[in-house]
Amino acid sequence: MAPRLVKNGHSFYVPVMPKVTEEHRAARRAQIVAAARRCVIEQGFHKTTMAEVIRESGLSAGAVYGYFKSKEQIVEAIAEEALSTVDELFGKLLASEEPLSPLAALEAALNHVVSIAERPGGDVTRVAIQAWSEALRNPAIMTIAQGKYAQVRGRFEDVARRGQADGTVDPSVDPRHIAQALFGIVPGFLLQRLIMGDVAPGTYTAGLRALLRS
Amino acid sequence: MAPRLVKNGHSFYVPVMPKVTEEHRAARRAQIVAAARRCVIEQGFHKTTMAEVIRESGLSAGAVYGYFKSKEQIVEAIAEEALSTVDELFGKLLASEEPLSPLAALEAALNHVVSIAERPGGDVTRVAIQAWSEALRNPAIMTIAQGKYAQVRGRFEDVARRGQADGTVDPSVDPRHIAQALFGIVPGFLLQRLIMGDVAPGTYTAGLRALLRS
DNA sequence: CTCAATAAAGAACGGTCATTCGGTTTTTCG
DNA sequence: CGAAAAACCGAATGACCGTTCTTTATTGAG
Repeated sequence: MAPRLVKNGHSFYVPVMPKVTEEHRAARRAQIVAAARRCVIEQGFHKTTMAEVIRESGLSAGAVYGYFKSKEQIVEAIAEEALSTVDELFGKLLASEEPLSPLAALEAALNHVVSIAERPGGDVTRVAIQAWSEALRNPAIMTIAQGKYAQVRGRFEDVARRGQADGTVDPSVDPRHIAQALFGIVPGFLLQRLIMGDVAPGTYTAGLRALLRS
Repeated sequence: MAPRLVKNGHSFYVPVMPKVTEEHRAARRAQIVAAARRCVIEQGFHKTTMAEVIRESGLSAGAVYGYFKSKEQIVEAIAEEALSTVDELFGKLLASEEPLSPLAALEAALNHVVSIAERPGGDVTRVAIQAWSEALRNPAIMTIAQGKYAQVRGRFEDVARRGQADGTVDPSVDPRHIAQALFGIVPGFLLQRLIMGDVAPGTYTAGLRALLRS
């Protein structure tokens, strides 16, 4: 519902804004996204039909299409949401504990994955996996994924640099490569959690630590 | 085309086998799978239409449906193929080099990922990511994924046990957890390779090794 | 070579689904 | 309160797509 140009009493064309409050529109939008998220978690992006999203949202087709131009836009909104959740952690994490070892940051990240997976509103990590898949053929989602994950890797890079300054991490290795390795552990954990269902942050990092001695 | 029971000249019902050789049928099947794989790599499971697979295979609708009962069966065949490729490596790897450290096995696995990604016939790792996504809502693919990945993890577990026997790996840690951690590094590498496009096995494992000192 | 049965072909069908659009309700503002 | 515009509704639409089915070609046996 883009503002349209209409003639006012002074014979000027002015933009006409929505009649409802911006909060109302935001709430409706969130309502649609939440409904769509539930559908996507159960059925995936492609098997989810607009009819289901519409029913689940409690709105009508016309209303939903007043907020999103197409199904693809809803999918993008959900994908972005899912791809953003990993980074949430770092705001709190990096601010608080001053001496933060890379492995401690990683364990915090894995714990964060579990906590967002168990959040009410549905396991968003399921959406993340679908977003990876979708990114391969949807340039918009690919761009979102690249941006979000570059950001997370930047966070890990900071942690690596800090470790090198502390002397706890080999300073001769490019911190970007350390960040790649650190970040890359998260998808493997997340995937095994959903497919195999037998991993836990504590034992996972323990297994990792045992390796470092080889 | 299952063999049917027909009455022969001796009044017995016997199975009637296809008129063409079994090799011919296998070749045709492979032809269809290869065509479908190309389509799926470009467009994904869901955006790939049977019309495209049919055109790409050079066959007709009737012919294709003589080899696969449905699109879903083709998808399953491709997913299984993609989920199997990671394990290919271990047959050669575990047989040859006797002293095999876990990190060496991992680096070999990452190199293997790159080599299968560059194989002619298309980057199968793209299909693997889609298979993960699909497994979340398709029980058949979920079962395949669980089986294949349990197998790969079993291989890594053997390697971990060997390392513990050698004294190069902490023997107090459950080798299953070490296997989880080792295996879990592969998806993260594969994902970053496709999404970020800036990882390489050598520097990746170097980044990992730098961590182990913290 | 002839016959019978399989294999392949491809046009047609039926169902599904995203989206639209004309009508109705609700909201805001003078 | 009354008018005008936005917000909402939901049945209708038209494109797309997996699958089938009838017809034709090919194969191998006798």
